Amino acid sequence: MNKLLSDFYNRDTLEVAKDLLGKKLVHNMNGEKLTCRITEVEAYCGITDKACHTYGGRRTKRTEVMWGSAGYAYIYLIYGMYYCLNVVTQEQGQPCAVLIRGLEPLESIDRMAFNRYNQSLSTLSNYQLKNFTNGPGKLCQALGINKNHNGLNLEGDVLYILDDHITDFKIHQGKRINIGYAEEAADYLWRFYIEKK
DNA sequence: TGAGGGATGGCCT
DNA sequence: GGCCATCCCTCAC
Repeated sequence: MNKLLSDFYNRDTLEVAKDLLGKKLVHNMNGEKLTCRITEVEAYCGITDKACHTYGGRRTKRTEVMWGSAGYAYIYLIYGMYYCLNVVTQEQGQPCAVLIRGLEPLESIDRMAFNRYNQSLSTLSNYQLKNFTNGPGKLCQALGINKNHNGLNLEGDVLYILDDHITDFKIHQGKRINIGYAEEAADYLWRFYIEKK
């Protein structure tokens, strides 16, 4: 199973977004590998994309990671309470990223249950199971990802993505979520997801 | 099954 | 001071 390297991320953002579907996201927490399959992503395409944090060339302390090389984690706080995980794409100076919006848990799921609800997996309600990792804030909570992971190199051993060559799924696309402020960019079909079984 | 509202804090103007 | 790439619970239906 191959770890994705910078040449994978250093490509067109829409292509990287689509290609991330079905891959395995791993957070190595003190040797315990919390692993999920990526099921939903959104592309944010740099200074011409009104929904992107770097639209118009905005370059601040927060967005600095996006201005760097591909293959790094961009993590930010949203609504004062939740974190969102992005993967930086394209060559340095083109500040683009892919937001990870949805995951399917695979390994160390009990640890994720404690991260999310401070409960063991077997005690979770159907409601909790259904809403386990199906949102950007939820999945960061489940994986134990926070601000400290901002700027991590995805070629390292803490946070990385594996290709196990799963291809038996269909890719759907739609409008990105919750970016109504972005005017015409709100209509771009830059959200990609795997059909639910 | 879906809508509605509160929590909550960094970022940017 | 207002805006947010969100979540979760409540309350109708």
